[in-house]
Amino acid sequence: MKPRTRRGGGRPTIADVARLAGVGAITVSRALREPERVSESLRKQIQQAVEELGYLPDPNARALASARAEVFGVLVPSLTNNVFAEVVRGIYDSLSDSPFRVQLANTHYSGLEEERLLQLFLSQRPAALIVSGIDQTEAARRLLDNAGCPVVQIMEIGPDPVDMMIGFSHFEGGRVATNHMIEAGYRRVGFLGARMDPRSQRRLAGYRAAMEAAGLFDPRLVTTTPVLSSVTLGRDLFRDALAKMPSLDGVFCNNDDLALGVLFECHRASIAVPQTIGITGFNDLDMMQVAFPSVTSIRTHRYEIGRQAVTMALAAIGGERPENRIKDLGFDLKRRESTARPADR
Amino acid sequence: MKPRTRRGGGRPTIADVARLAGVGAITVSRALREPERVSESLRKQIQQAVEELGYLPDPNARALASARAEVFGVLVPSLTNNVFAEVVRGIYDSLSDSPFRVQLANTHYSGLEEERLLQLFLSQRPAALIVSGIDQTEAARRLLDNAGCPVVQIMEIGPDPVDMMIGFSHFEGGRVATNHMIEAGYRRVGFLGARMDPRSQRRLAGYRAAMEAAGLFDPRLVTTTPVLSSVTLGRDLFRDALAKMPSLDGVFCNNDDLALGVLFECHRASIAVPQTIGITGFNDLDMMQVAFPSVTSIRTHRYEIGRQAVTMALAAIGGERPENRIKDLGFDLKRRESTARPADR
DNA sequence: CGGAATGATGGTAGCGCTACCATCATTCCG
DNA sequence: CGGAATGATGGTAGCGCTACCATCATTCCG
Repeated sequence: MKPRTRRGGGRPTIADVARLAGVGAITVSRALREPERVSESLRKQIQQAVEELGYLPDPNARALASARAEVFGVLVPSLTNNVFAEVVRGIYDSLSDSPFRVQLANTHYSGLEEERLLQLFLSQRPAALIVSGIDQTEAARRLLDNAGCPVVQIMEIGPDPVDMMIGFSHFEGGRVATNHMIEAGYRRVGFLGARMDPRSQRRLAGYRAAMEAAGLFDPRLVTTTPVLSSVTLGRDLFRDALAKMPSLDGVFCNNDDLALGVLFECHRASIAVPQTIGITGFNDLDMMQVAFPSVTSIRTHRYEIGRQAVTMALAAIGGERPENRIKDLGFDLKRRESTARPADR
Repeated sequence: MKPRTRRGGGRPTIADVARLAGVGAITVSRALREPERVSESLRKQIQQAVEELGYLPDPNARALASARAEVFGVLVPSLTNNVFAEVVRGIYDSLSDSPFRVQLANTHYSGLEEERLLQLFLSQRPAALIVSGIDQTEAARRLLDNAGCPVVQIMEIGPDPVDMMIGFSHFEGGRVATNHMIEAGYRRVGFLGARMDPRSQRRLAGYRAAMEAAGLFDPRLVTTTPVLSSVTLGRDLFRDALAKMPSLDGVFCNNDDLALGVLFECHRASIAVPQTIGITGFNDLDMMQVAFPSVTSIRTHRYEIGRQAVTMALAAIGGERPENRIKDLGFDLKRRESTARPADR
């Protein structure tokens, strides 16, 4: 931690490069940002000077002068959640070779926090914003509408996008998962849900639609909690559900953590899976296919959502508006042992 | 996406606030950064003007003028890894009420990538840097030595810190875990390791030290791969290890993902845990205590490492040098069913 | 009670870039 | 072949802040 002489601290600036290359500062600036607009000979001289001095542009000065920071603002509701970790990884991977940096923040599933962070992000004038979900508060929505940059809403799709959207239907996911269990022969299929954010609510709605269509819905089959999801919680919710309704013969879990908790509890209590209880999860984490028995789940394309959100934003920054502003990446039902009920019954 | 009129785009600036409050711009600047140096009456006027205009300081202009960005640069080797996700969460949580932003990047376990990102970060003049591990390349080490800001190396401890350090000894973790298995009565204890980054190597070294001390070491007990860790991989490594050495009676897994893969494979192959095979993991993810049987693991304090790294950096920014620059947060051995071998044997 | 110390406030210049406009050379084409 | 279009380069000003220094009022104390 050596003290810096007043301001700057001796790092080379664009003026140093210009001097060494024998050109104007603005030409250096151009050579770095729009090389095709500078003659090849000057470009080479400049490149050499840059390397000789180890020059790196100051992103802060750049942002101030151009009224636009080379930053992607990314808002996610959680950082521990595996699902968002993968979305974020997709975003980082897609941006690592670009000049853009990522500004990530955690809303902790709070709309107010989202507003505050949005304000903060906008004070930097980001190049693009990526936000999670479609249930922004009115104030947040207004901020996004006037963001002055491309905005991508991720993880879900719905009507009326701020700008662009990429995700899938959680309602359909819940419906398909539940239908699968009904078709597999389960009748008293419970729903286990933690946290119950808007996406969880939609999965529950899908579950309910499927159960009602089959004439099987019973509100006592639904067990939810606002508590954050965990494997431990899956065990606890399952115990509650069984206590409430001993005739339960299957559970559709809001996510794989819960499903895993149920699976472990079944082992511990010697409940046969899939014979006595069927289990379906959501998200299809890596471990679901290795579990014993392997666990049926809805595979979602998290990493791909992150990647494509960046691609869409990058295109929009480049001035290309996609013909379709809403992209449905869908999901896949992975049928596994945990719902393979013997045909006889 | 409305086009912005040239520069600025109409957002209120510090000059607008100053005008409205009837003070000089510099006084506004001070009222925001060092309120105690401004009289109460002016402070109130300024506060009111700020609110009326919805003024937010431009972080880029701030960084440029003060030659110091309010940014914490954070380098982690992985974003999917649960362990780093929690460290990162600790960092974000500790910083969310401060003026500091987080600049996070993923080195993908590459030293060269770390150098490149460090260069990039330093061009922003961050307020502090948090880097993972103690095995920086020479060039990276040089960059850190001259960073001109507090530097915290996290996750590990060792001699010769760049500046500050917080973590624990992976060697000791490996040794303690292995000793526990030996004491529990296991003799042919295998080591399963994925990725084998420096921290994994040290856990392996700890394992080896314990086995050698007990006269039990055999190189054929060690099964490692450079492949990224996953539950699936745990299963595969375990199968390999068993094929190589059918007399195996326990495994110490480099991390909990692998341990879980082993557990599931034991279920599938009807291998009794802990009777026939004992299992110990590393990190103690939430699910280890819920698993059936519950899995012995080394609990590490990831979230706390993230939090305290920030606390240390913040103190250093404030000019307080800790008397102890190296902080060992230790770890806890969690004994569970997976290594509770019946006493008789 | 008068000079020195202290505290509050403000003006000026500058941080390192890029937007905007100007200039000059070269190419184009009727 | 001459004026217009095009392309390459550069100068100037300004982005929105804060470091540095100056000024003035107030307090302190022998």
